[in-house]
Parts: sequence; structure tokens; C-alpha cells
Amino acid sequence: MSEIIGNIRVLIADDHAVVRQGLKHILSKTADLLVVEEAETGLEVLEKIQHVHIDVLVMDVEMPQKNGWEVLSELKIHYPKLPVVILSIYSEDQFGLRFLKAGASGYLTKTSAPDQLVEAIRRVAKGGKYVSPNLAERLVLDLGKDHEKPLHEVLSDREFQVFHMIAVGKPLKEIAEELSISTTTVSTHRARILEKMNMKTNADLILYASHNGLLS
Amino acid sequence: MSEIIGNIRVLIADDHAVVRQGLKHILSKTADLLVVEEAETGLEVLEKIQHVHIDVLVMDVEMPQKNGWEVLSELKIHYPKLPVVILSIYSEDQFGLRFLKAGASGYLTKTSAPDQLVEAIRRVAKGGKYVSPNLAERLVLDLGKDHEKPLHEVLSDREFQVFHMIAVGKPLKEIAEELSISTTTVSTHRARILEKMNMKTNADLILYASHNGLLS
DNA sequence: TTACCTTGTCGTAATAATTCGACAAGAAAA
DNA sequence: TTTTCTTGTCGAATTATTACGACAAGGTAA
Repeated sequence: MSEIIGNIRVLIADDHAVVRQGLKHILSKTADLLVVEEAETGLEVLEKIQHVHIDVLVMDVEMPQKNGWEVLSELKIHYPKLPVVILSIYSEDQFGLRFLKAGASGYLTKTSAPDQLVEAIRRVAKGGKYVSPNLAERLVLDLGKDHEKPLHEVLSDREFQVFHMIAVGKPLKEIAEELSISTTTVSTHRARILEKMNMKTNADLILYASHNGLLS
Repeated sequence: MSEIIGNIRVLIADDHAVVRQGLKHILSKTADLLVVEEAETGLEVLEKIQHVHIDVLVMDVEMPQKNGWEVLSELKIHYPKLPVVILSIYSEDQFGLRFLKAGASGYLTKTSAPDQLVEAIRRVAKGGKYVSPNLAERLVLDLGKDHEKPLHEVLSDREFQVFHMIAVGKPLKEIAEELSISTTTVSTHRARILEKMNMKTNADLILYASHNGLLS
């Protein structure tokens, strides 16, 4: 029955106009994918999703108001079945895993080929997961060696999140606001991060992140 | 004569496939702008530019192999007349100025409206410069400053000293002690450093220092 | 099941850092 | 040689950040 129309209804969320255009363009070339809505901010996503029926959400990580993380976790409560494809500029091996664990159905970087995106959307619309070949390999590799984890992988998701924000230079207060937690909580996370990573200052974190390609 | 065709030939350079699609889409809606080539890396830009005649280069800042900066400065040597529009995810006042000083003809963020981009390209194709109103204001403010030297060389000795100490992660208090001056003095130096270098946070300083071999 | 970690969270109190003038000495420009 | 700009310096009043101690929920090992 649902095959009569067969269109996969997609909501695109990204604060960059250019990127939204690109996504629309890519999807418009297919017969089965239909962009029914766009959103520029996390809040907009949450709002539009209530009024329009969509099958897949394609979402950037960084957005004003609510970021990808927040939106994702809120969605998991009210729309646990809605497949979400995360689109980010950050490398798959650093962030992809975390998002998948957090319930995303797919993770792609903006450097991915358009075809991959289309494939990903189709796959997750059917209830599947999409993992790029690259990330898949990484997953397999990680099966065996549990030991030699890079320092930052010892961090919990929350800690990593905070770590990253510190590394890109966000002030404590801003981090707290963005995550909607108290500044002291952020400080606590920071202290644990520093301890786990055997470091002493934010400068150490920034340099670490820079040298490990965590900033791009 | 060149008016016979009248098309403005554009080369798009961005490592994000999605963004390239977006740009193409936006430009395809105009009658006069024509995307004749694409590049994913800085090297590719440098290469393609030798074989294909283009009127305007639209380029992202972050690219593998050679980034926007590097490409821009090389272009200034061999193709000093080629207008370059820089497209970046970073706010105008952070980076815009520096790119314009370095010879770019325009600077836009990826959140800019498509129309702005089109306007920018048209303007620079005619040999003009494109500056958003926002950035224009900033420009006026910065008129008198030194344009030649590397950023950190604009600093006074004392400032550089402080800059370096901040960059290696020393806390304010320690800096003050080592230099036997008050912490507020250090803060003042820091503020001036940030202003001179057009930066906002210590993280910016650290990264700058790291990338310019000022640490170690 | 009990005892022990890890994580996410916070408040209070103590510290550190920043902002905002200010001022004087020297350099540079007019 | 005035005048203006740059630098180095500071204090008071704010703000931001950290340290520390705590607690509950979930996980894990025993």
C-alpha cells in the first residue's frame, strides 16, 4: 500500500544555505526521494517534525539553538523510530561511532559522494543502518584490539563532547549553555577529561585535538 | 568582444561534495554564471586553472592538500588578476579581513543567502570587490593597520612574550609572576594581542602558534 | 546480592581572569 | 616642537573558572 506513492519524505536540517541547496539538488535527481521540509536550527527540526510527516531526517551536527546531539537525543524519546542520517564535517572515525551508538541510523561526512548519501537515505528509510565502507572497516578493526585506544576514546560521550568544545575554544560558560548544564558540571567533566588524558591545561587539549585531526 | 557570450566562467573548489552541488545548483539558476570546473583540493585548483580559462574562483578555506590560504597566495603570484571569492564556515570578522588583505576579492560564509553569493561573483568578475555590510563596517575600523607583516610580528616584544606564554598554556597568574607584573597587565597585553591578531580566544592563539611553528 | 566503579549532575566557596578606565614615558607623525 | 599613537603598567569591580564534596543511577565484578 505504502508502495503506491513510494516517495521517501526527507527533512533537511543544516544552517548553511549552500548545503541545503546541495542536498535538495542531489535528492531531486532521484525519483524516490522528496525533500518536504528544511530547517536551519535544531529547534526548527523539533518543531517541523510535529507538523509534517517525514520518513528520514538528514541533519548537520552543528546548528544554532540546538545541535545535532541534542536534537537526536530528544528525537529518541518522542520519535524513536525516525531514522536520522547525520551529516558532519568531522571525520567518521572520530565522531561516527558515537552518533551511531547514540541512535543515529547513518553518519556521513560532507565530503561523501552524493551517491552515498542517497544510498544511505534509502537504506535507513527501510529501517536499516548505513555505515560507510571506511567506517565499517574501522568497526571491524576495533573488534579485536580493545587495548590501544587513542587517549580520547577513553572518554565517555559526554566527556568527549565537552572535550571537543573546549578544543575549539568555546568558553566554559558557552559550553554550559549549549549543553544546558551548569558551568560547574562542565568543569567537572573537564577535570575528568584532563585526568583521563593525563593532561594539565586546555592548551594541551587543544594541541592534542589539533594533532589528532579532531578539529577538522 | 568578450560580451558576445557574456558568461562568467566559474571554478568551484570545495572538498564537500554536497557544497559543490549546492553551489552548482545556485549558479545554474542564473543565466550568466557558468560552472566550468570543480576541484576538491587545493592542488586540483592550481592544476585546473592552468588548463581551463575561468573568470572567477569560488573557494572554500579548508581543503586537503593545499588550503585556501596557500592556494590564494600562490595564485597571487601567477594569476594576480583572477578574482577569488572565499567561502568559509567561519565568521567574517574572524577571517574575512585577513583573506581580503591577502588578495581575495570577496568573502562569504556558508550561511549567506544564495543571492549574496551570486551578487558577489558578478561583482568580482567585473574587477570589483564584494564585502558584506557587516564586514564593510569592520573594514573601515581597521583601516590604519599594518598589512604586510605576519600577524605575530605586529606584536611588540612584550606582547609577543606574553603571546608565547599563553600559547604554551601557562596560566595568567604564572605569566604575571614570571614577568613580575600584575595579572591585569597581562590581561591587557592579551587583549591587545587578540585585537592585533584579529582573534578571539586563547585557542586561536594556540592554534596559530602551533601552525606557525612558534611552539617547540 | 552486595560492594564497587563510572558517569552525569550540581552547589558553595575559593581562585583566576577580564573589563574598563587611567596614566606616564617614549616613538612617530605632523 | 606640538600632537598623536603605542606601550607597559596598574587597580577596582565584575565575571568566569576551578576545586571539592556530594549524590543518584547504572553497570560490573565478586
